[in-house]
This record gives sequence, C-alpha cells and structure tokens, in this order.
Amino acid sequence: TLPFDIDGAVIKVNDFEKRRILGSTAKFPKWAIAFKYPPEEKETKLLSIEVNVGRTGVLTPTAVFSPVLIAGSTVSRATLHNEDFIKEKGICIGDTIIIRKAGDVIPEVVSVKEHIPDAVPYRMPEICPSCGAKAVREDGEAAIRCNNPDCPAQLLRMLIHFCSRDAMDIEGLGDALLNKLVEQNMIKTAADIYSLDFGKIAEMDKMGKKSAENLKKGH
DNA sequence: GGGATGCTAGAGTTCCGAGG
DNA sequence: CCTCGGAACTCTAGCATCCC
Repeated sequence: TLPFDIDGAVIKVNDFEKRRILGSTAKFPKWAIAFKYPPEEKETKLLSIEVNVGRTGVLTPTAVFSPVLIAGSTVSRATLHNEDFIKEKGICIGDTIIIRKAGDVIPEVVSVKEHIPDAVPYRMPEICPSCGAKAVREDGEAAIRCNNPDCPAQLLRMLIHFCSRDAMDIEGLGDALLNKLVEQNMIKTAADIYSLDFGKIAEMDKMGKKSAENLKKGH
C-alpha cells in the first residue's frame, strides 16, 4: 500500500542487545537480512555467444540476445560464467531464453524456454579468440584459460587493471585509450606505460592530452 | 552544446585459500 | 566438511569531465 515502488525490505532483529550478541561477519551484520521480491522475467531470443578473455586468461562466454526492456532499462547481454553453466542450462544459440535482472541490476539468464528444431549444444572454443593459442581447461576447474603470456586481450585487461583507481590510479588512461595503444603496438607490457611517446598520444586522441599530463605527473 | 570518455554503483557466480 | 573472505568477472545507467 506504499505510495511509491520498492524492490524489497530489510528484516532486522528488533533488539539492540540481541544485535550486539549476534555481531557480524566481515561483510554483513548477522541481525539483518534483505527480503527481495522476485525480479521481473522476460523472454527473448539468444542470437549468439561471445567469448571474452579476462586479465587472468579466463575465457568467459557472454550471451548476446534480442534487446528487451526489463526493470527500467534495455538489456542485450548477460554473462554465462563458464562451460558448465551453459551445459547445465542446456543453452543453444537460437533458443528462446528467460532473462531477469538480479537485484534489479545485473542481467542474468535464468533458463531456456524453448529450443529451435535443430538446436546444437554450444561448445566453448578450443583456441583463444584473441591470440589463437590453445585454450586449456585444468582438472577440477570450471574455467577455460588462455595461457599465452603475450595474449593481447590479457595484456589489455592487465593494463586496465594496472591503471585503475585501486592500483596505479592513472586518471585519463581508461579502457578506450588503452585499447588503441595496444592495437597500435605502443604498449606491449605494463612497464611500457612509462616510456610512452606523450606527444604521439596527444595527437592520436583528444583525451590523450590529459592522459599524457597525468602520466608525466605519475612518472 | 554535443560527443567521447572515465568512472562508479550494485548483485550474483565461481574459485581459491584459510580456519574451525 | 563447512563457512567465510576476497578476488575476478559480468552488465547498464548516469554523472562528471574534457575537447572541439
């Protein structure tokens, strides 16, 4: 009966002394828990599965589906985590799938509603989509990895991490510019950041001027 | 002012290691 | 064996900032 929308409620122990006794873990109090309403679910068609290479070389499949409006925004992609997740759900390209937004934020593939007549189970690539090296799944692991230390996709991810706020905190050097620098072979290792041609960066990118200034400061 | 880019919040899954 | 903590990875919206 509230005059505004809510997505759930927090249920708490209604006694300060009991709260003190219960305490908390490193992340959450043990005396309160979120109660969320089931998220809105929508049907859509799975168009393709993209495979991305992360910083640690893990190959992560991403579902690309027909855009659907759900929980206030249009969604067209969702992570599929790994090969086991795809097998467990029985996901095939062309399927009608059910998606939702976990916590009203993160797009998630819930299940397959219907297969196309000649559906073929999806198989993860045996080579890295970025560098072409053999992709390996170690015993007992869910992830498939590219172990090539010179893989450009891994290098890019590593650089993004290296420049990020939690690491070297180099303002102005974000995903897009780093992507260009890697594509143009101006960076081959993280250490190359410190021997970049600042003038050239400023020429190739309008944001480059600021990046160059920040890099010089950091240097 | 418009376009490009940087950055953050927020939730869930998986994996790994530590400790009880 | 179980629980916990932390890291990695995924997504979009929306605000801030910068340059032309």
